[in-house]
Amino acid sequence: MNEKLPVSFNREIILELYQRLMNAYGPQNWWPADSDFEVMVGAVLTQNTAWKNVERAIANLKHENKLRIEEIIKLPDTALAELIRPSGYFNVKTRRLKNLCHWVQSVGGIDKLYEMGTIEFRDSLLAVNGVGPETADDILLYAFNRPVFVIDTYTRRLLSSLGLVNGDETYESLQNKFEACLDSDYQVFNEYHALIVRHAKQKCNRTGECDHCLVERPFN
DNA sequence: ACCCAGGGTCATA
DNA sequence: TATGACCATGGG
Repeated sequence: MNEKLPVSFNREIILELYQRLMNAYGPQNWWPADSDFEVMVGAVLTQNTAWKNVERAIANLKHENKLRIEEIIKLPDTALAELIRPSGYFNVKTRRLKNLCHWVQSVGGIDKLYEMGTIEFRDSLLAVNGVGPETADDILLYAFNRPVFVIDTYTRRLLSSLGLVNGDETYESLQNKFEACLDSDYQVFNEYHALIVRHAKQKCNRTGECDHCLVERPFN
C-alpha cells in the first residue's frame, strides 16, 4: 500500500504549478495596453503571431490615430492592411478587425459590453468570424476582467510536459479543468496565463536548476 | 534555409 | 468529426 498515485489534474497540483511559476518569474502585469479596445485589437492581431510584430502594428494604428472603432471601420481595407502589415496575415486580420468593430457597434458600443453577462458575452464574441475561443477569452479576461481561463498552445505544451494531459483535449475541456480547480478569480486567471506565456519564453540551460527546469520538475 | 510565433476558417472526405 | 491548406511578417 501507500504506493504513489499517478499525478493527476487536481487543485493541489494546479495551485503548486501556479506557485512555481510565480516564484520563478513574478507578476507579469498583463495585458500591456492603454485601453480595453486596444486589448481587443491586440487579441486579433496576435493570432499565431509573435507579440513583437503586433506591437509594431498597434504603434502604426496609434500614430495615425486609428485605434478607434469608427476609424477602423472607416478605413479602406487596403489602408488598414498596410498599417497592420507587420503583424502578418494582414488581409485576413483586416477582415477580422472590421468584423469585430461592426460587432461592437451592433451591440450598441463598448459601454454595453460591461453590462453583458459573461456567458452571453462569450457566445456573442464566438459568433464573430475570426474570433475563436482563445481570442474571445483574451478579450473577456484581459479587457473586461471576466473570470475565464485562457488556453493556448503554451498551456497545452506545459501540461503535456508535466504529464497532466494526453494532448487530445478540447479547448473547453481544458478550460473547464482549470476553472474547476481554481477559485473564480479573474486576477489569478490573468496572472496564471501570463505566467505560462512567460515560462514558454524562458530558455532552458539543461542543468536542471534553471527557472525552466524548476517549474517543470516532477510533482511528488 | 528552415522553424516558429500569445489562432482561426474553410474545403474536402 | 477530422484532417489539411491557407493566411504572412520578422526574428532566431
